[in-house]
Amino acid sequence: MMAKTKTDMREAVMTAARATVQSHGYNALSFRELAKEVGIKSASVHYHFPTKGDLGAALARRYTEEGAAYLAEILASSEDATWRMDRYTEIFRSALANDNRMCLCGIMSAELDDLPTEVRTEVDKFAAMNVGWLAKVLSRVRPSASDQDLQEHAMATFAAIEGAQLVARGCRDIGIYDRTIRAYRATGLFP
Amino acid sequence: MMAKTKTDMREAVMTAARATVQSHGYNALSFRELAKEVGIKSASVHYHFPTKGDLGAALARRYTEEGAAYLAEILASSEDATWRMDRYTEIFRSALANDNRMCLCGIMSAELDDLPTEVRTEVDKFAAMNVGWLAKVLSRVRPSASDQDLQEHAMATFAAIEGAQLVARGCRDIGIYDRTIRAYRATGLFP
DNA sequence: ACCTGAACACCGTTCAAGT
DNA sequence: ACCTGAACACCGTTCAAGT
Repeated sequence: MMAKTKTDMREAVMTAARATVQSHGYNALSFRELAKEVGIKSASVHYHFPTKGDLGAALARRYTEEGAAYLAEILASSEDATWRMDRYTEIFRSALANDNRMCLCGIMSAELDDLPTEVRTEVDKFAAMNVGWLAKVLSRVRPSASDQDLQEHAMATFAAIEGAQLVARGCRDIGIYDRTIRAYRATGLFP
Repeated sequence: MMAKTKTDMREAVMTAARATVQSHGYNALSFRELAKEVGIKSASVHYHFPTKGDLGAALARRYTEEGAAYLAEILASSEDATWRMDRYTEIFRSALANDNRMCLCGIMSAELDDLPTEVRTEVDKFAAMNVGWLAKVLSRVRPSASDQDLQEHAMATFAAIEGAQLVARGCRDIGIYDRTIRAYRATGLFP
């Protein structure tokens, strides 16, 4: 039997689309441009993703899935909270290092009012997934804290890191991200 | 002599455009839509603002000017750092309270790669203006800190607050903003 | 000085038609 | 099952023309 050499167009479209969104946002996604990149016509892209909202939601869903898998690995690798937070902040750093890109869901949050509801739902799930993970990490450091307090602290940590990425990106200066994360830690916002 | 009753179209366009950007971002700005709102044709909008970049830059420039004026008032009104930070965080809160809007320059940062250079320049100036102000406020609380440290601390504070706004907006829940700001203060990130 | 209509190359989406 | 061309109503921009 032959190996499956045939390019999976659906996958090719998603890969190209994800890069565009992380660099330019959801609004900048163009079916015609995408079609050109993968070598089909724009009407054919609609065969795989009936609307732009379907494509956006699929992107966000996969982004959350992949993120959750990686975060689970981090949890399994070490119990040290500082090490875990090092890995976590590195994720957002590497997006900036990679051509000044942003967290897919962070950039989509900014475009919120333009997003179809399917996409919004997935963006919400990404934030919830991250906050849940952070609360787990923080609970090791603050074993006596209430669930409510941990949730708030985790939300604040997530927001602070997203903000550091947003501002550093705006200034096109990854050093700003590094210094901001250091300042967060110096004040004790997270381990 | 008659009062100047004639509507200043340039001003009308800017007012409508600013509301659109804070709600939907720079990409969502449409000259045709804007023209409809103020009662002229889209070609006439181009008379006042030759390109969309000119309009975006004019919006950001004025936003920074108005912000700087308000922040100067806060500085003049009281020397209390906590009171000053209360007023500062309130600014970002009121954007959310006003129809889930965002900081004009925060939302533009997310769209950075789509922005013409004139607009980017103005977005940078807004961030620098805010960080400068915050450094001044923080210097009262940390009189022995170096300029370098104050600048980093101010940048971290700015990024954290922008992030709180971004995430709360993404979740369409102003309570998240309030709780996040409270958590920042609980850890001592700012007064 | 300010506004307009018409044209240009773009966009997402639909649909009947091809293989 | 997957792709296409043609059409639709949108977009920013340009420009010659009006007052």
